[in-house]
Amino acid sequence: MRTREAIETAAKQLFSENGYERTTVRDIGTRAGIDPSMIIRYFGSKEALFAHVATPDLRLLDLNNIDGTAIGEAIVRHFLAIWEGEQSGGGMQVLLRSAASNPEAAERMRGIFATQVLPAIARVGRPETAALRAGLVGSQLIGLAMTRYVLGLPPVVAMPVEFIVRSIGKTIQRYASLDEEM
Amino acid sequence: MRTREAIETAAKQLFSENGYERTTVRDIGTRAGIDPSMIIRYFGSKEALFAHVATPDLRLLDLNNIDGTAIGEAIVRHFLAIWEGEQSGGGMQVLLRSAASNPEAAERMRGIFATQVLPAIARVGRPETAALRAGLVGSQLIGLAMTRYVLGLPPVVAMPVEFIVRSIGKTIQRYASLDEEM
DNA sequence: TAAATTAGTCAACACTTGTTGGCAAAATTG
DNA sequence: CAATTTTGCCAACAAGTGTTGACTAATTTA
Repeated sequence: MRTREAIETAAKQLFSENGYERTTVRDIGTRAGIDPSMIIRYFGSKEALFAHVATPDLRLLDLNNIDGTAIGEAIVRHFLAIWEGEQSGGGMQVLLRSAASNPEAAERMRGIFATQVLPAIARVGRPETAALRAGLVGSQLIGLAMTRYVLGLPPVVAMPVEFIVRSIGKTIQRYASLDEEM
Repeated sequence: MRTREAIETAAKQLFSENGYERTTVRDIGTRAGIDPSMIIRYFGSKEALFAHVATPDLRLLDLNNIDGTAIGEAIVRHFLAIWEGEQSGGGMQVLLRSAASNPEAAERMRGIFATQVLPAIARVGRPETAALRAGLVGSQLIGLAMTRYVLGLPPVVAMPVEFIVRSIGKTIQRYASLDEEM
């Protein structure tokens, strides 16, 4: 039961750093300190291992008791905490790194959006506009993650957390409560 | 001289759809209607072909005569036109699709940001804050491109151009002239 | 302790990858 | 027309891919 976890953490690390295609089963085996064949025996296939490891939980329901007027900064702060937290965002980086060139990862990404982001946004404002507002929120959050954690644009990497919370939080706030200007 | 162009367009298409790693030299050859070996003879290597094809031009200098109070919507409209225009954004999609899992593509992406986005933003506002403001602008624009053209989040794909121009344009406008609230 | 199950390694498989060299056909040049 | 260069295809290469089966060592169970 110790090797199973070793494989999981090695896979998470390598998928996060290099994406699905550039990560080889042999690399994972080497980092986990076991034979590559064990990976297949434990998880069935490389794809199954990826699916098992790329299941992030944004825990947006933690924001249930925040009132609508301060939801913007709260979302951004929460989002940054997840990404900077334990094991590279609990699978978020694994997913985003691969989603651009791996159709299954992209599908999973759309699933995360539909089941985790959209419902959280639907809690505030008019339900009919929830998809649009969630789409805008998603575009800004994914852009933040891409530039800061995946592409590593120098100015975005260098930004202090509190600066991001303020500047981008204001944007999210406006997107989430866009009804007033529609 | 006809095959060279056939290879270029086939490569652009396939790199745009599948990214660098999932696109094979044999696939390109098949779509271009020639033998895979010709690709190496014309461009030297798969990497060199990618580099040759992934050189987008955002043409942000076209926005020189827009005054600072309407730069936000202008940038978004321009950005969308490039992406939706001929051959999938003139290399932008090729680059973004691969940049998440290919280090060289990511480096190229940072180059585009440094040489094309940053100078355009530096034209308005205080020069010392240009990097920060450009970083924010970049995060929103890349997020828009990712969600609409790469990941294909349904609500973002469905948004009419004019809606995007208005809602995201306002954000870009604020980011570009952020000096006033710092 | 004996039997049965689990954990692990090793070598090899079938396949795909980018790339190369040789050779025929076509086009260009003199 | 003859000579030469260009254009193209074919077959094969060396290396790397995910995956499998056989076989040993360790561990758990009875």
